[in-house]
Amino acid sequence: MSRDELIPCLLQLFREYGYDGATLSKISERTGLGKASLYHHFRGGKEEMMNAVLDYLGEALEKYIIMALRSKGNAVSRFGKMGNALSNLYEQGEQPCVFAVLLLGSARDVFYDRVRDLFMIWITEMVKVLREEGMSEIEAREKSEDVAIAIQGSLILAQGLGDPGPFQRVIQQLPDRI
Amino acid sequence: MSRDELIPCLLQLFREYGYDGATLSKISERTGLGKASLYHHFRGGKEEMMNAVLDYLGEALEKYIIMALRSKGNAVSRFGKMGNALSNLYEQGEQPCVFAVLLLGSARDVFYDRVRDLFMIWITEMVKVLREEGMSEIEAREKSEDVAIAIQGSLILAQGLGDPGPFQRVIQQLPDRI
DNA sequence: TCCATTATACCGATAATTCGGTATAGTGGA
DNA sequence: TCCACTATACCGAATTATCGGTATAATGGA
Repeated sequence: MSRDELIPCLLQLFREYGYDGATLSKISERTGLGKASLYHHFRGGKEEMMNAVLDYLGEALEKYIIMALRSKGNAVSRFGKMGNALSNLYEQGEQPCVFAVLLLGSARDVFYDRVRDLFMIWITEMVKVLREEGMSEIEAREKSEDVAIAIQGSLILAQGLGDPGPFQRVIQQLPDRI
Repeated sequence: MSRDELIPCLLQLFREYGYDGATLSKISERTGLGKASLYHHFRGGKEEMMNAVLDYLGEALEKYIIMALRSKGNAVSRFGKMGNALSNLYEQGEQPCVFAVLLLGSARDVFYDRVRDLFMIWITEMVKVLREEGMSEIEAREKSEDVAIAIQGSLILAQGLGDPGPFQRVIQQLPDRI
């Protein structure tokens, strides 16, 4: 099992248990690798594992979310495509967001800069699209933040109610929001 | 120091570090009580501490949020009052939500039922208000969920950007939302 | 033969929890 | 009034389990 193959598995574990809760024992059990094998792939231990997951998510952000926002078409169409991409990444609302997991755990300080960067990249890219549509800087920023808020909030509510419905509805209504 | 005086301190610790991250050592240090003394007040250990915090938050929900939603006036005014109450509870967006903290940590399963109940009580109460205003069941439910989503999402974004602005804006615009 | 990979066994640190006991402030009967 | 007794609050130290992490050796393909 290569490092690259391990990362989706790590992502899943961090989503399920959080950073503290995803112990090396659980990781070892789930991946089928002994601790030494895990340290062979991630010399920096758990912190490097999470950083690898964040690399992976940063690439996914570029490849799917930013790509959708830069596709041709008007803002409504682009945001629609972004919605599809988000729906895939969060498995139709069944999965929580690792960024939120990190922000609400004890390791916040360790990963805070990276998480903030990823949030800002995402929002900045949405602002660009809305600016192109002739929207004012302030309005574009506000609308973009509202989209981020709706995504994050609906993922929390989906977890809290044990029902991905709220997330799916937010995704569906995403074009109306702008 | 009585049990009741300890609870706000515990709430703060769980908000800062999450359930796993709020270790007995940290709790002992912050409260100034030895670990054994903490077990004197909370025989069930950390789990009982969190349950006491959830009791406390359940009472706050009744006393401030539900109270505001049942005050006299129209829906807009009631939601405005709820916004003020929420703003107080989350300290103008500086504090994260313990429910979200629990949902995104390893202790989710232990507290899931209680958290879900609290979410549902809150949303149900909002639905009631909007129904009284003549809104259809479906629309009232959707609007209420949207409010919950906006609150939760803005708290996440506030943490992620290191700026309570998004939360404050959501609170301000809460009346427009209905 | 070499080297990437994996497994076994282990380590120090720290987690949650419990033990045995102290200090203080009532309480109720002689 | 006195004093044996009880309840409450607290603590230092020990206990047990598990944490993240490592040292060393076996494996197995190029």
